[in-house]
Amino acid sequence: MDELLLQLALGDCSSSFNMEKAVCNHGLFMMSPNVWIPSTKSLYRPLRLADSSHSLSVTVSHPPNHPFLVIKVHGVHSLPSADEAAILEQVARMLRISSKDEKDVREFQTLHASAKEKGFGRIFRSPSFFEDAVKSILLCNCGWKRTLAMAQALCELQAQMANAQLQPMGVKSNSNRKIFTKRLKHSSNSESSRSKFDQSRGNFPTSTELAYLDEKYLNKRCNLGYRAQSILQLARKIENGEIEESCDITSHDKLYQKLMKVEGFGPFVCSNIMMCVGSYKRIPSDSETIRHLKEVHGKGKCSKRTIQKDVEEIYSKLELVEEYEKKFGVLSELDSASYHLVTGSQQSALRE
DNA sequence: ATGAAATCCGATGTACTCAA
DNA sequence: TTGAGTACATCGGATTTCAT
Repeated sequence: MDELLLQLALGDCSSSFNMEKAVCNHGLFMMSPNVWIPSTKSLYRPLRLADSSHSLSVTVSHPPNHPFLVIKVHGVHSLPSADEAAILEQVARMLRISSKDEKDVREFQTLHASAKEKGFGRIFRSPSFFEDAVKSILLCNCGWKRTLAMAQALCELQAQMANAQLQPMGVKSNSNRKIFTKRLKHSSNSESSRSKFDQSRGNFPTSTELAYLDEKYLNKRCNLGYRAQSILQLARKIENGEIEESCDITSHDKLYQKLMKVEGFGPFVCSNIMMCVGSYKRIPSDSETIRHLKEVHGKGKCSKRTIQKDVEEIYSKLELVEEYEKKFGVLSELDSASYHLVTGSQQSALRE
């Protein structure tokens, strides 16, 4: 089997970087197509090439005491430099390897000494803004099990699109969308056009891939409910340039406002996305956060309103991970089959 | 104008009935 | 006892409605 090894220099981050802490601190690492391999402390998933339509699977790991990450690219023995750059860029985004990220982590840990002790602060994210945004919606109005199922369904859908090699170019009108969707439906069992890229596992879909789909089909196929509409709205807004990720801090408020305008995007989802982008101004607090404060801190009165202004909340985020680990063992060593159990409130978890 | 409370959504879970 | 079938409750952000 062909393999290509790449290196990503840690630079400023080399002293503080811890692979396990950088990945297993957020539910995102359990969601498809991410696969965490506890035994080797490495992360496996497909990443996009420079053309962003093809993907290759990679395994990212950190050899102890080395100032760089090793990225094993599967299925090829060499790549054009543009593709190598694209892969490195995505890995850097996921694990927050940049001077700016390192600065953020240090600032945060100065504020909270306990975070520094625990090595908490480098919050895991996706290789793309779109994936972060969609996964944030998947967290809403449903249990954790369903969140995982929806993410997986989206990846399986992407695999099918990639294997069928359907070209979505120039199908922006409604009627063409239907035709495209129809072709996709009929492609389900065709093994015909397998390219040199192994697309069988499926990557997370891009905004381009989703924008051309019929809403009803997307909903039915991935069991998304009302989220299908929200996701498509977002995908189309990104496609026509209305919304774009910006690293510029001054435009963060604007991005937040734009996200709030998408139907189905409320404060929780948008704050969550902003945190991924690198703006920690607003703290996403969900029912799990509230439950945590109630149970662990005995704050019976705690509700949606009292929680938002409390700076203490930041602490509770840290503690939430610790509490889970008390219940389920160290998250990074958890078997992927048990991911759906990880929540404090669900009955299925308590029965164990 | 503020913010509390009711309602929405669809999958999932629970309690109960009835037939074989 | 087992299974199918039904009705109803639950979940939890988002959104709308309503009261102050």
